[in-house]
Amino acid sequence: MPKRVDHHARRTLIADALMRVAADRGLEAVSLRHVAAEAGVSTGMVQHYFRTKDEMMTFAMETVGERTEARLTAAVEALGESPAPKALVRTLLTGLLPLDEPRRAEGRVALAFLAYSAARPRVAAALREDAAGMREVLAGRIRAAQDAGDAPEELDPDHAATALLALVDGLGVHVLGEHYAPETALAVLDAHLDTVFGPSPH
Amino acid sequence: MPKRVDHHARRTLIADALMRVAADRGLEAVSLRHVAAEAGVSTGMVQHYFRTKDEMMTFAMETVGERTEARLTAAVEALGESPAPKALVRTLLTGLLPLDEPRRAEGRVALAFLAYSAARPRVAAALREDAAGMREVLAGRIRAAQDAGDAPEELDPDHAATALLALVDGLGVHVLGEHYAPETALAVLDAHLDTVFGPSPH
DNA sequence: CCTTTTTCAATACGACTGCAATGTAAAAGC
DNA sequence: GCTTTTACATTGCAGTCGTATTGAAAAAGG
Repeated sequence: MPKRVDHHARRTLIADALMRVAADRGLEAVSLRHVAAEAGVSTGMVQHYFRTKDEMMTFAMETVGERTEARLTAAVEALGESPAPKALVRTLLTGLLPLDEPRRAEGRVALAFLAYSAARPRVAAALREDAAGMREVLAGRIRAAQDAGDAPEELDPDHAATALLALVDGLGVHVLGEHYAPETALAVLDAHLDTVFGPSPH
Repeated sequence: MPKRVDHHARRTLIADALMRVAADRGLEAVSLRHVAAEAGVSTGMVQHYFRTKDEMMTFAMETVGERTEARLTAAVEALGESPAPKALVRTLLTGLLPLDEPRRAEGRVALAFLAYSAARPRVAAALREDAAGMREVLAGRIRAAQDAGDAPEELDPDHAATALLALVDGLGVHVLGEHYAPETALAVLDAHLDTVFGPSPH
């Protein structure tokens, strides 16, 4: 058994357990022992694949990021080629919202990591890059819509992209806190999208 | 010395130390001993004023909430009586943004508490109420602006209020993560306010 | 004055933490 | 077949955690 093991698979197995613990008991309940127990393995094995707890946490966070990205690209590809800017933007943004239960869990983990990253510059840098990339894409689509005459010219694309991302992040946090239903968040987002791209033909 | 002590003063003294620890070492660094050391008192004294750690955390969170509220009402009163809806809304929202260093610290604490509350229903309920109150005020001002003909009639005041609060929360999180400068957040907020209340006469 | 109450300080306790060290079994390489 | 490497499991350690306990000093109430 020893030699032939898929390292990445083991690491994601552990990361998944970590996320389950974090999602329903909070990030401060994440310890080597709890994660190991949740994964059904020994703490020794966890130590074998992650030399430190911080390494484990970082990997888990990266996993969340990669999955989100994969989900987004899949949703975008499902739109077919050269979709309308508004449809693409809406797909990207709704993909960030915690609309169903598994995504709520992921959202809680992401929120915990967000707070965790406040005192960890290296972790924060990764989040910053992801967000910057997303803003660039959004701004690009807004520019495209402007060129096509589908968005008001006086709109600053960078500002509008920043607003969109901040809006969904804020909506996501509020939905996680159960301030209102996911449907409300969707409605609010759609209303805002209409102000950027013009009203939809229903 | 013993009998005559201002309990509330002692508790806020400790809560302030807690916030300092949380702001620059993260919430998981908040322990009775660390907080006591930061406050320059013994852990016994902390225990005297808070029977449990959770009680201490809850008090600190309430303190952040009360201070924010006090700051907001003071800023609103500085506007004089019957200010324009847009001015009032802008004052309220910019008051929630972490624009200077002390507010950044408070923001980091609030963010940590937000994640903390995800696994604590009671704490989450308090946040929910605060946010609901804020949304009501915002929606009310938007309605007033509509009645005065200063905001588009087709706007749903509740949705618009929800969007505004989500936007500032999102912007605040991004500013805390140093995704962009506070000035950018302000500019984005102002641009959005213009779409709700119409452009300002500079 | 003397008792009682409040305010704190010091310490001890058991549980838990991250991590290192050690041991063991099994497969790969020669 | 023998050595080496990989993959774990177990255990131990030093430290931190929240909290309970104990005790002392000091002021208020009688």
